[in-house]
Amino acid sequence: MTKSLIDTNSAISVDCAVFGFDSNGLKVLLIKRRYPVDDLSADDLKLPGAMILENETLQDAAARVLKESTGLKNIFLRQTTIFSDPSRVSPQELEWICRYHNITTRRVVTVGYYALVKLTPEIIAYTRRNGARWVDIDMVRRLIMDHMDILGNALDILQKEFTHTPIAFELLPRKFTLRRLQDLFSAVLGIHIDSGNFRKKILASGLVAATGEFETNVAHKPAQFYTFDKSAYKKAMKEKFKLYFLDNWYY
Amino acid sequence: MTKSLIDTNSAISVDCAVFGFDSNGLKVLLIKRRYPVDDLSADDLKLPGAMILENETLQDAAARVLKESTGLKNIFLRQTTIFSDPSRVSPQELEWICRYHNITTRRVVTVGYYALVKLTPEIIAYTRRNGARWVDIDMVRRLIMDHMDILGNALDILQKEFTHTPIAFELLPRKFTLRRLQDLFSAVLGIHIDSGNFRKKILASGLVAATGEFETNVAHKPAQFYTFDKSAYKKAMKEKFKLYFLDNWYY
DNA sequence: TGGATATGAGTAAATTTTACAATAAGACAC
DNA sequence: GTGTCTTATTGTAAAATTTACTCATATCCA
Repeated sequence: MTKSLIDTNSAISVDCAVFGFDSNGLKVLLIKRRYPVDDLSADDLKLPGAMILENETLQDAAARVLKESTGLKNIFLRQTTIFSDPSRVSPQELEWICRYHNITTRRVVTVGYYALVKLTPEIIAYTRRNGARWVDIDMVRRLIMDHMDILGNALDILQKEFTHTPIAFELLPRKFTLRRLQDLFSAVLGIHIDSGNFRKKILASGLVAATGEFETNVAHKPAQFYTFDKSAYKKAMKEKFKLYFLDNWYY
Repeated sequence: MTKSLIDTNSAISVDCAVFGFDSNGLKVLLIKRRYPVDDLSADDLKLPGAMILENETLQDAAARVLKESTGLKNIFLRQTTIFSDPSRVSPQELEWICRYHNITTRRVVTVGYYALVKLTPEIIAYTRRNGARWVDIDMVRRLIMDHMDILGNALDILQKEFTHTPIAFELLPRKFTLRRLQDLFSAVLGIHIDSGNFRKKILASGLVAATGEFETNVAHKPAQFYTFDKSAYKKAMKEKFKLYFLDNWYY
């Protein structure tokens, strides 16, 4: 029987890659490290995160982080991967963590989450007041500890999910143009998309409904606004089961 | 700043859903609970698992579990989901865990893994000596704690991955007939597959190579053996990027 | 030798994808 | 108002893929 090498003094944290989409592309929410010690600068950027509390699930903890950093409840939130490398937190960082949180722990294992937020002026104002920043996904240079890995992993998973489930709509306002949806896919997947064919595919899916409303004050033919038809999606989920083996082996 | 409600006395465990495939279909490896206490029967079935050690990553811990339960190294192993509900372990179960492992902990958070094993007579013999059993996936009735959830989640993820990545081959011997591969897809996805079309698709993918060897002693036209061409897969990965939006929204 | 059974090749129709062309509708400059 | 610019939206023909079958083949077994 294994003796006391078993680790019973781990703290578990959650770190959230919060994504938003605006006219400039895909953004991620970053905050600054607070309560610096020694060489660790207060300007270092990180993903929003928290330690889990004694009577909390990870999902709860992640939701709490989201509430604090964006002011929003009921955000789309999914677990990604656990980062458990014993050396992911340097002794110095561990000291900072223990001091900051007023705890004693030998190790911090973190669970990655990603969240999708509909960017609105209110959210942007809220996050700004909080000292958080929406950073263009291509512009993220350095994050503390292994947060760059956590973000990269979240992005990989986001891409994969984007093609399998209708999560794109979580990043758009309730009413959106098909061009906007196309740009979103294009930004997230990093590919060019033919708008005629995209439109056909999306409309054929029956998952979006025309509103009859149109853009105004645009220097071109105004596009119609559409909404995501959640009930149609649920219905389709039940009925269809499409086999798609090798199509996607090359991912 | 949050006070000491932060949980620094969690133990972290891994639980592995180990899948195998034989002529009767998809199997999962189950073991019996050892060192029972009170009402907790030694006959209760569970997934193989372990507590993580102080200097171990989760992946290491899962690999260790696999080594112990199957004797194999270098098994295909993937993280699934973390189960962190504070009440996932009843007080009684917690007592059992603490006593069994000789530790003190307030809570056990577990990380699910799934593993894919090529079933061979040696493996079967090894696991049998270990008191483990390969149970038909449809025949699993009850497992301890939330192991049923962990298994179900692993199975969901297995199905999804099966259609996106060539993990099927991890469950087959090096040389296999296309019929065997078809039966595997059929078993895992729970669908009927047309063999003519399946063959065409698989061969067109270029991911399997004919060996020139054939079955013997079968009461029908002998089928050829094929092998998985890993290099072709890697090559295809680099070159191709197939966009497949809505095909798979209905999953 | 004939029957049973699964392999493996093939095929035609239906469907989907792809790569474009063409038209439409507003804003804006003049 | 007229012409231009820009994107929306519709359409279409060729190419590729999927689907539902048919048929000849190779082995074992009675």
